[in-house]
Amino acid sequence: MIATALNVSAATVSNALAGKGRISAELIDRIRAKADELGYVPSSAARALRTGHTRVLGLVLPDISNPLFPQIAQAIEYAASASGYGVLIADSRGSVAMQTEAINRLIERDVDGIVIIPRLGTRIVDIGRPLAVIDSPSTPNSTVSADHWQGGQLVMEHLAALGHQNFVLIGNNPASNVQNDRIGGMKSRVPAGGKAEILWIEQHEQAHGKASPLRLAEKVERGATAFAAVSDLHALRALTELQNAGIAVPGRASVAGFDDLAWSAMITPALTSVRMDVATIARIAIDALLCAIEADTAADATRGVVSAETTSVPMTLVARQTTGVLTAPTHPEKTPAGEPA
Amino acid sequence: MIATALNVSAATVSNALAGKGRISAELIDRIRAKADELGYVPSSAARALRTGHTRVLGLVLPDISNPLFPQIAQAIEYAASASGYGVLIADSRGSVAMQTEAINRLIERDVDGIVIIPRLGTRIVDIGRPLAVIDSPSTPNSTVSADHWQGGQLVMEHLAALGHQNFVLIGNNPASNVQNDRIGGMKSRVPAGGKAEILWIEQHEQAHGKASPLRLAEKVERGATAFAAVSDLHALRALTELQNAGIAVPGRASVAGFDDLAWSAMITPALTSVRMDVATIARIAIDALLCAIEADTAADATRGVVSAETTSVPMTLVARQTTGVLTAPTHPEKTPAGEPA
DNA sequence: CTGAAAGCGCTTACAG
DNA sequence: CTGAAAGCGCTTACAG
Repeated sequence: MIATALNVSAATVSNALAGKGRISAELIDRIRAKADELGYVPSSAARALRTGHTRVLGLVLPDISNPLFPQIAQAIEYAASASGYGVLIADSRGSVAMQTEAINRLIERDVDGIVIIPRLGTRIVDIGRPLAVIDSPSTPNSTVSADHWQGGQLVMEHLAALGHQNFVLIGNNPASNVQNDRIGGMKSRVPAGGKAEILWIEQHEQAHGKASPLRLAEKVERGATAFAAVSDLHALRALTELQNAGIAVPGRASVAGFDDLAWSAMITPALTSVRMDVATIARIAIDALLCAIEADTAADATRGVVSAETTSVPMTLVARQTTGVLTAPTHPEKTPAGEPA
Repeated sequence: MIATALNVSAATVSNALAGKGRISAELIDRIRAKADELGYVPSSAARALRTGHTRVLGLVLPDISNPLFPQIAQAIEYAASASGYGVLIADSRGSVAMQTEAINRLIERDVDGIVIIPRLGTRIVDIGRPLAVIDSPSTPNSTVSADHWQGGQLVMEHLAALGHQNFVLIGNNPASNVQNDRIGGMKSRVPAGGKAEILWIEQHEQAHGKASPLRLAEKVERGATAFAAVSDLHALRALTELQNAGIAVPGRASVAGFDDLAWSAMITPALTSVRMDVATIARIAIDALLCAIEADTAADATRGVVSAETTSVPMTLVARQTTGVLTAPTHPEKTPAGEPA
């Protein structure tokens, strides 16, 4: 320890810097001064070895194809660093096997806990340390998530209020709990007398070939006026396909999505979307983790998944296409601040 | 050390597991067996304390608004973990001040080196450990980057081959080296007799208000037939605005971008784009870092930024709008594999 | 071929 | 109020 040599004391420095033990104010000041004069940075390795805690968390993410990744990763990193924790990332790109491997890499690095957004259909096993799962409330062992079902209700209520009756709900993969919740919520709010057809893109592409058109123009001809996708990504695909077919949006059809991605407000027309409160979700996940980590320290009891019941965080509608097809909108919609590039 | 108690030896285990020292093959086998029977994971903290290396790298990224973030972060993480290193992320969201703070957080965590994608106009100072900068070849101290200039030439050559003569080049911020390189490359290949106008979105919005239309239809009326943006993000904005104005793409105008984002191939019409080879860039950055880290270990000489000259990695054109406006295409374009959701 | 010893830089009781 | 001592779990020379 550098400060030792330069002053009088030994590991009083540790106490001084940590505010532990009773040290005279004057000495503390002198030590502090010396410390940042020398640019002293305590060795985290030594500290970790001694205390048994690295103050590093792991973040395991499914493949990047989900463009929500940056939002949530940023939120997690922010929440963690606000609590003095670092975040080690581990992309489980590819397979479920890679997810397991990613987790092992984190364990080898002695993370104090792990936040995981699991791959589809993965059941996370006991990991020997605290774990917070972010997925959907329908996923067993999920710790926290957006209330995707309620989010689905929000879009559908909004579209119904604009006078729509004939919906196409667009999803990618029926095996996804998140997507099913969103679509379930939408269906639960289809207005009386209205109809909603579900289009699963993956199935469509298996039948018609990769990246083939979704044939949405045909749906419009058969009466559909509103397209609600489980992601802005699919909403964008729908929007451009409609536009390209000469169908005016929102003139002849409305398009809505989920997640309020970076470009959703920038395109023409801007997409109506539903967004999750990533900051709150991250905060809850991190808090749950830290709480379990402390419990681990105190008694060695509380291991494994953080909490049995999922906390659901409400989602928010961002209404950007407020012109109805059949009916003029009668109530003012909430409009959020714009999103620059 | 657990294995000790269960066998006969002491810290021979260390040597056995590491393959150092000369241990009998038989003993090594027995130790290995015991080790994974007990699920033994060596303490990285203790090892770091002893060896002086954490085998963790830091990754500092500018604000998420750049949708290239996931691609590059994934590539870095992949390259690092392939070399046995972990990656601690630090989002420098917000200001330059936060970037400095992010770097400090990483230093406190004892990373062996840092990969940074610096914020606009930031000059990175000496950090006391190896540093790799990913930016543009025009940025001083940049270690590795895509050859944005050449990428610009690729799009322009492609558009010119389709018969275009009248271009609108769309950028966001003229202070960005990356954007300037891309636009510079484009301008350098405008065909003889052709003309190119530059539209800087940030300036446009300062003049006309946030998220205001880019008035591209007017440009088409005045003869523009090709819109080339420095990012697929802006290309998307242009595309939707044109389509919304009833201008057929690619019938009456072509739209091209950069970075080949996840959705670029999925929209209608798909965007022609130029992509960087993120895997190679990440590999070069990581290799440079590891090399400097080893040098650090051997002699304490080579500190600071990894290499004086920037390595430029060529970009690749992904041609998806191959129909010319004035001329039918005469040469076959390269078409890449499609990009599923 | 294998073991005993020292030490990486901290923190945490425990004496003074 | 401050210091001396032990120990976290490894690895690395160095003896046997």
